[in-house]
Amino acid sequence: MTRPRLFAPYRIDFGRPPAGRRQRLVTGPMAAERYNAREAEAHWQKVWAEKDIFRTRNEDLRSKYYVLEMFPYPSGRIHMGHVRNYAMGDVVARFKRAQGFNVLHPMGWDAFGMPAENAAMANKTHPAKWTYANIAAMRDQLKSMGLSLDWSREFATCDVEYYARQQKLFLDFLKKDLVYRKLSKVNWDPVDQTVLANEQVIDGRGWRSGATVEQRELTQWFFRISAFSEDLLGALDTLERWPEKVRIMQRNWIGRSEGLMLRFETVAETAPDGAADIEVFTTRPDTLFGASFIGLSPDHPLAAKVAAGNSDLAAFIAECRRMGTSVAVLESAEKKGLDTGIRVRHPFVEGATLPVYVANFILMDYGTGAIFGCPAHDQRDLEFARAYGLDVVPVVLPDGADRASFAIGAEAHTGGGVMINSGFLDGLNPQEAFEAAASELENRQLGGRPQGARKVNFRLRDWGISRQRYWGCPIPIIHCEACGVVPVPDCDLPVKLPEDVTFDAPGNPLARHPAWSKTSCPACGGAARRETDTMDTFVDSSWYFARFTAPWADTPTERAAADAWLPVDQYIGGIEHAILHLLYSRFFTRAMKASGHIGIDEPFAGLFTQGMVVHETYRAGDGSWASPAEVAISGEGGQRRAVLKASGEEVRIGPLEKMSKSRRNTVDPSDIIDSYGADTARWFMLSDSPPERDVNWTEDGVNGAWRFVQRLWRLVAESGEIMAPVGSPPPSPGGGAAMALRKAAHRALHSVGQDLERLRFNRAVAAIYELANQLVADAAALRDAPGGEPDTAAALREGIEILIQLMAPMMPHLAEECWRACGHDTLVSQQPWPQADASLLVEDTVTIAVQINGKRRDELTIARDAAKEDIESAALALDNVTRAIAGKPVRKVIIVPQRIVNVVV
RNA sequence: GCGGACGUGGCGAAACUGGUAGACGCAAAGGACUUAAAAUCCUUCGGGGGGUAACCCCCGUGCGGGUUCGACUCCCGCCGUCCGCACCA
Repeated sequence: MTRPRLFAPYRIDFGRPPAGRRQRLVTGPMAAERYNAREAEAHWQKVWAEKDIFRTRNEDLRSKYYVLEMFPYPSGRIHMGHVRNYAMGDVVARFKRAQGFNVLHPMGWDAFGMPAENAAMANKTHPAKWTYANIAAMRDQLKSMGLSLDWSREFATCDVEYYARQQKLFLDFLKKDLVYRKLSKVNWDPVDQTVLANEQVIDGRGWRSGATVEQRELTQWFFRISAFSEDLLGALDTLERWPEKVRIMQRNWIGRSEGLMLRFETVAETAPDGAADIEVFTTRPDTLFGASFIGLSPDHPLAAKVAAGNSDLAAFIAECRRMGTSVAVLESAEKKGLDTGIRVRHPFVEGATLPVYVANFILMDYGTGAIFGCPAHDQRDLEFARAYGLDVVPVVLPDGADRASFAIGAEAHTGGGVMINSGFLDGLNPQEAFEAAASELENRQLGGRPQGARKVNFRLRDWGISRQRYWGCPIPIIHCEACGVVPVPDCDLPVKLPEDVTFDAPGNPLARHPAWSKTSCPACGGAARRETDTMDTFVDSSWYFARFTAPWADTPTERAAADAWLPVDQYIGGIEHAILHLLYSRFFTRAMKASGHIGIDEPFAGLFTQGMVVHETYRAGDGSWASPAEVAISGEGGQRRAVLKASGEEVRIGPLEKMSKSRRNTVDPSDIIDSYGADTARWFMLSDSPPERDVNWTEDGVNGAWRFVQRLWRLVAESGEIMAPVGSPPPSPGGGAAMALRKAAHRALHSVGQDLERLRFNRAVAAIYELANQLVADAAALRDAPGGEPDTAAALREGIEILIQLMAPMMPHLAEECWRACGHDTLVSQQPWPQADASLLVEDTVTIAVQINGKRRDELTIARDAAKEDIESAALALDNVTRAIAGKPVRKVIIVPQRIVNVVV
């Protein structure tokens, strides 16, 4: 196909930016026309697609680089957060490709989940139809961004080909005992009518519906993530290219604590039959002498047993259950309890017994659901003890405190010190006392077993994955009256979702389907029933990164491909997935290794969490929100005002907030790309703000990016006649403008390379601006030079080509257009990254500051390798220096070569 | 409450391991070009003071101390903003 060449530029029709800008550029001798982003972008996207240059081959023998951005949920439209995320990933992909790596950069869809069912209820469209239509729309949008993706590997998690393999993984995990079923109290979302994981309950509300969560007992499927607690925690230290913040969050989430399992013997006549002892978990066995009660969770079996014959206790337990989840209000909830009448013997104090309470602040699913309370050294126990008049005996005397007068007031002492009131532990510090008490209890027998045992406990709980929904991956299990729970045999996979379902009632459409669940037992052949629960959608996203390495395989992974590509070298996404998605993926990697699907330990070697896209908000007098498109901003003298375009009513300009539908402060990426082009949007998303921080979307900012796009194009277009022809060698070392230009280009090359390597896009942007400014000035000077300067003309070509290559990862379409305009018939997307010439990076002379007593007084330009004595004498000879010294004796001169001179007087 | 991050011009930000604070961009002001506007180009742009001028001086990275020849950077103590976790025994 023919393309307009440099001096046969495009006809301009560039809708927005504002109509008045639709003009020919008439300054400058060359009169280049504006860059038409819309046309150029469509053209280059077509060229890339036709030449299929972003397809990745597993057979390629070059070093691999796997860059992945968190795949989107197909809501129907991309948002600015996607633009930022995918722009970053694409820069990395293009940069690494130019560096010679075999880059894997795939895209897919996190396509199961509630919104599709909600849409089905609202619009009577089938979830599959809705989802695939959304995917088609979003795919088009992503393609308009010019991302260098290998679309041949695309899949959606709702594709049968994908979830069939997920079912296989489920069955394999089951064989490895990494999946199990148990009756458990679950968080029930009454609006979505489904079970939620603990992590999906935020402040007592469903993370998606926002409804107040209730407690129910159901038999649920669980992934045994706790089997890897220790490893998931320990391996965090190996993830050096993860943000410290994320590692800390995961560490806290896993919550390892070392302590002691300890059994207290009950006083027989006070305890129900069979309750010979009560086991607690404690991390403070050193404080045992300060124990004044035992606390049981309201859900503790012993509590239930006692409650059977104690209506007060039964009522109290019921009350606790009601409080249970519904209340994040629990924050300030008072400590409450009820004495069961049971008493236990103190293990160390002969004859002493402690009361056993049921208390509302004790969790059943941590430790044993029972504790011993030491009020003096635990704030919760102290509050409880104060409420019920229990003893508060200090057993740790803080350093520096007076033994005689020390007493516990409103605050428990949780720090260190020395043991007191503690029998054989007296005089030890708490660590020593921990050891001594633990050893003692390990050696003591109670009921034929050691009374104590050291135990490491984790906060991390197993991952409940059962969801009572239709639009998810069916759990491949069959329930048989005779044989019980029977896995679907591999050869019967996949268990496909039925298509004929209804959404006109709440609850699970699968469960009420008339025929789907009816089947025969694979073991006995008798009538049986399919599991109607589907998997949590977090399961889908826990292994997609592995599937991309061989999405065509009829097994979950192709082992060789997975091992060759993984781990992902650079994973990029939002901080909101710091715990759930990333922890689940780490679990899946281990489980897939255990079941032979993968050979690695950690899925993501490098993680980057990008900031949000924020925008100011506009609110009218009646409290309604206005969208950026609806308001006009005027800015007289720094006082910005916003009025509604339609009515002229003034609206209040509110603070920056994450773009959201509720505040209506969103900007549609498609609008931006249609009017400014993808390159402008990408460039703006990468400029200014550091990528891990929030970026403020502003009209001015986009306009600035758009102006720069035009400026670059103008530079290239207008330099066509004055720069040296294609293939001209750069001038050999010398002096003058040509060398200065070469140095500037190579310096930029060097620093942009470093910045991209470290994902510091905003710095790379600044360096590119700087080089462009330099080139524009040099091009202008060259144009004015009579007869031209051959060296400068050659240096200009080198500089411009470097500039084009530096911008190519961020503004790929413009870069192609410029590359072509420079006379190349290759694609810049396929050019190797240029090498900076080290000899051009060092200057012969350096300018260093000269300080007197640490205040800068002058600067000194001197040979780079000047001797200290020469620097000193040159510095002391400076006018400003002699004046500032004013005859005072010089006490000391500090010289750091190439950095600074400091004269101390 | 616990844990973490961050406070630099009007704004987004730079500043490599302690070495010229404010690169680069946005906004703003002035000027050139234009019948005019847009676009483009040039200049100024942390605060205060002095000088006809080239320039010079003082203050300045949330606040108060400290270490150092020298601190945005390190240490101690505050204040503020944001984000996690939240009865985990």
